[in-house]
Amino acid sequence: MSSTQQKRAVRKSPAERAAEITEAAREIALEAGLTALTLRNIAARVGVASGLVAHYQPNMDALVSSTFANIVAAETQEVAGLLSQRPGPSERLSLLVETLLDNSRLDVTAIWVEAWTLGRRNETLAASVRDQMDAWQNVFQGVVEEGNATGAFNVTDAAAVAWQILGMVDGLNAQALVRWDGVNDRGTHLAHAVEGMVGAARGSLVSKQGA
Amino acid sequence: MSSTQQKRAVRKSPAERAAEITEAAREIALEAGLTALTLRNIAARVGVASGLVAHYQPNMDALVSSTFANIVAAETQEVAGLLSQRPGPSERLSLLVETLLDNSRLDVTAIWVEAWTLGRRNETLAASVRDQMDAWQNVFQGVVEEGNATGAFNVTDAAAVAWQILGMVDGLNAQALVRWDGVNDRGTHLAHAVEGMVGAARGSLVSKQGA
DNA sequence: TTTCTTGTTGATCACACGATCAACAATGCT
DNA sequence: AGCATTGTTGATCGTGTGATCAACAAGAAA
Repeated sequence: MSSTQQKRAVRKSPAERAAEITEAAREIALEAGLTALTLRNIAARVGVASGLVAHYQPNMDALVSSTFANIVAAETQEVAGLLSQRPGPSERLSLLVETLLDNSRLDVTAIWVEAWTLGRRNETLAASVRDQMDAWQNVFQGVVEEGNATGAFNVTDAAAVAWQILGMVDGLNAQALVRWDGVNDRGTHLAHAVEGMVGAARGSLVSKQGA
Repeated sequence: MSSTQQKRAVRKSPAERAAEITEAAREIALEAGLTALTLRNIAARVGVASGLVAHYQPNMDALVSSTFANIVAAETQEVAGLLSQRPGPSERLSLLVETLLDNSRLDVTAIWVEAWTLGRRNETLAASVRDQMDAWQNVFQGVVEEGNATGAFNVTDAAAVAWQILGMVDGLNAQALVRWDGVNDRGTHLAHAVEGMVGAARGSLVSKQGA
């Protein structure tokens, strides 16, 4: 009886409708995961028939992988943006580790973990996952190489170390997804670990402003 | 035409049939993931009607989580068994890191990653995941504490460090699931990272027998 | 106003899932 | 031999999925 039911959706331009669908998919994925991305689910949020969602997408696999890419790429760029405001490589690596472990992005972490699994049966998604991992690795590698140049770090294979740090951060975040308790000072411990990997002095990467 | 089709399954004792189902579930999960654990899928492998599988299980959520626990607990015990053959904490931690990164258990890693996601919608599984993570953490913590006692390591919070190492190993394994290339000397890098965390001398945990 | 373009609907298809249960049949017991 | 127990079947239900498409209607063009 309320005004919730709308007889027919207002007619919009394809670009506008496509944007609505993309946004709805993003929200649903962040709230309930990539698995919750169904035609009917998205259609309901946009306030539209399920057929229309299908009309704007080649198939669901594509929608899932593009939604994944949207969410994850935005995060990468956001964090990369924060990095550029820090003066040197030590400060940047420190911020990177600290920021990625602050538990404010657990929804994105959940998407990552889900994508790793879903990629087994969705080749489009798998390719997208590899692309986005490369993007993250690039960010780390840049910082490590910079530190090598300034002498703050001492690393033979910057690419490998960057992969390694990325893997560690991913693992710790995934862990936080399941277990939040029992782990104290994650940033400090990881900082020490990274110090060990890049050959920096012990304590040089530990954030000064505490946890 | 061929002898592939069997009109009716031979009658077996409940214990025996239940064991068959458990084993079939284990195989399917390792080959195609926990998502592939369906009544019909398992029934087909056992050579039995789908109803019979349901008959031996309260519901699918329980079957999925018990299958997860079976697979993962077996791995934990296997690796823990290997550990006990090593003389001291440094050798044990070294073996632990080395063993878990040798890519011979990627199927189990895939199950872990899948369980992290599935646990969001299967509370029974989520509880099982937490239990099994605790078991792993226990293994690590034991080694760290031992190293603390002998003076090989210098760690304030052994529990936290154990969680941290576990998270790193998980992350690196999950990464290997998606990307096997580009990362060289994972064991060496992680060894250095762990050295940084436990306060061991640089190189003290790097395996002598190379990668 | 009339016509045309096109965004939108919603019913429908085939498929897969978990769950249920009356009917069946193999086995052991009397 | 006949009987009782019980492991097993397979059809069936309700639900959810992606995909498809003829029919509809809103808005622009004539």
